Amino acid sequence: MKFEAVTIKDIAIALGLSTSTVSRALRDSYEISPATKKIVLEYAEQINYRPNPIALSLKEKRSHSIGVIVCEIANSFFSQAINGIESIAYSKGYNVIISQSHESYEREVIDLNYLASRSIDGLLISVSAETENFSHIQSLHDRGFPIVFFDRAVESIDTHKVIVDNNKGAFDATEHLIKSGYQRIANLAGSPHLSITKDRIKGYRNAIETNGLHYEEAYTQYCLHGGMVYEEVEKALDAMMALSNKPDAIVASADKLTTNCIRYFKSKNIRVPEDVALIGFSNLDIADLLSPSLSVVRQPAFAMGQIATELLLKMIESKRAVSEFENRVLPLEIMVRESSTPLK
Amino acid sequence: MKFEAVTIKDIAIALGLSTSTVSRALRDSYEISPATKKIVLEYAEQINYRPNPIALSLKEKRSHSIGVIVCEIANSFFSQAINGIESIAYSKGYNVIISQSHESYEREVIDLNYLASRSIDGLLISVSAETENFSHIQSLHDRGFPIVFFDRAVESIDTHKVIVDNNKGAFDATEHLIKSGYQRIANLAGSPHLSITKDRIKGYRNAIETNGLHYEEAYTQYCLHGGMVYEEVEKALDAMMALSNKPDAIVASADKLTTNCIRYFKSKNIRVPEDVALIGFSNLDIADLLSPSLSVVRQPAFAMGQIATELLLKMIESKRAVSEFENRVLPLEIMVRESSTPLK
DNA sequence: TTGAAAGCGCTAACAT
DNA sequence: ATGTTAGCGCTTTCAA
Repeated sequence: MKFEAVTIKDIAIALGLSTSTVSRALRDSYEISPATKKIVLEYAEQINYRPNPIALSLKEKRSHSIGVIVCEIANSFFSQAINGIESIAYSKGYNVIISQSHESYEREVIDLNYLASRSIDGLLISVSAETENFSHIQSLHDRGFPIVFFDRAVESIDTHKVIVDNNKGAFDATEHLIKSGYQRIANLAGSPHLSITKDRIKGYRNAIETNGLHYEEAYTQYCLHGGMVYEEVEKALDAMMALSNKPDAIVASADKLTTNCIRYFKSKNIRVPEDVALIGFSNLDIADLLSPSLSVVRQPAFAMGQIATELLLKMIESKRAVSEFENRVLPLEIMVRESSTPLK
Repeated sequence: MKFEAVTIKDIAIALGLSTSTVSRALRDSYEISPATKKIVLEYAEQINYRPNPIALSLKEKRSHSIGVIVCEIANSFFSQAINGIESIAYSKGYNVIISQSHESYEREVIDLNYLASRSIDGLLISVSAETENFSHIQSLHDRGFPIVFFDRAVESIDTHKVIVDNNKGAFDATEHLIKSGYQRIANLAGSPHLSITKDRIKGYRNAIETNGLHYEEAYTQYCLHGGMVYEEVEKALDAMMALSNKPDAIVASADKLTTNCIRYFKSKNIRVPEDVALIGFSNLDIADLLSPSLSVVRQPAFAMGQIATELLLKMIESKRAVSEFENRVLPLEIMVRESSTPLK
């Protein structure tokens, strides 16, 4: 069935005016007499006239919508970031269209093509864990389409980026474990394709070495799907826990890695922190309700969404092509709880 | 800055054809010679032509987008439902635009007006906890706009609804507590404006009375914001726990109520289930990771999203106005875990 | 102060 | 087999 809305033409016919007069009256143009304006406005109100945004978009070549591609809205970090995005977009009169890649490269490409075919004015993207080839994003960017990366940025593409200091976050988390007396610290890492994974590993390794511990290759295990698939986390942890000098603490480097790590420990009856301590990157808002309560590295998700959106809208609304790009690096927050209780 | 995309006209000019020929060639019309088709297709491919969906929408009076209004995407139930919605919409070539009401009536009205001004072909909505007046939805519905309710439906509006058997879910949860030996069972309820709240209370009360226990007025406490605000949960629980015959078990009737209830117990050092047993409506996917692991009443969120979307698309694509509306009632699943361990 | 007409990108009825 | 044209709803130049 089709929903037939009222158009300017309907008003024009009903009032015996031309469409241009109605249009101008509705936009309160100086050319229209107060009397006519009044008639038009009142009639429009009465029949509940709403301008057709699609017609406007076609005319203005602007949809006043921005697209967002994330892996999963069910991930706390992303839902919080989306709230930040929404808050800014909304206040500036922009609509937000959300797509999920579910960590699939193929899906990301499809989403991107769909969104970019001009139903959006700009794009906020956090790339999928699976994505290795960025030409779909690059080509859009090359054609001048406004894109801002947040959280998971692509190093090789030069545009605005809003990220966190992953290196420092991982360093601090690792050092916190060391200072708490743990010696054999492992790193449950995300997809090796992501720059955030690389940065987190760098920080982790740096903390190990700076504090005079031995860096152990086998203590770092990757999960290609960023923890989305339990089996890959299980495999990674099985490998670590099978080591003769098995870890006494773990840094889990992403939201889903952290929760699936807890799931693993629970299923294997491994006690936290007695058998293995844990600190994980997580924006879960019930991290404090777990037992033991979970020590986390928390991202300023809401703020990241806001800043990314501000940058994007600035780009969209700028008259000429933007060539100076910002690289905003926000601090991470470490919240120490029971899961990384210091050894006596 | 403006992103200038390639149009059919560009192709027509470049190839010395008319726009209609190009249009037809692109849509593989029988009227166009294979040779011309080949030339057009290849050129389009080469310059990466994408049809402008906005122009299409204007022409067809259809945007191939559906709107979704939920209170919070950060709520597990809703993010799972959205995944279901997306899966169907996506496969049928529809785009999904998500708006959040954040449980605010005002915001819901704004979202609705925005979406309905014809940038969407239909709407899936789960009303906000605050909403008491439904005329904004009613008037759209009256004008023939396709709307499907899911989860939180409005009784007075006659359209497709996809809900769960809240009455039975609450009955089963309450009876489970009774059969486990608990005697003083309280109900932490959501917004009194929502029909789901009423149904859950009915089921709860019915279980109490059917099993020969005394129904106690003070054992039911409402939270207007559905648990979104911790303070209201705190106040409700304070009231219950201050009773001389304070409850020995609680049924928490919504996702956020459940988690905030746990937060309350934790802060007051109330042990679960020793001091008070707990079973809550929740779609949290880490309910099993809490300690004690959480007994839940779980909604088939993904399926609800799918079914609601199927109904909506059917309505959108039907030739004539739909007048027979379905009321799909899905079963709830009870998952018993440690938080409602039977009394010895 | 108001109206007529063109144009945004696309499709489709109507010519050739 | 291909081209011309009108029209989707709206804004805006140009004319009156």
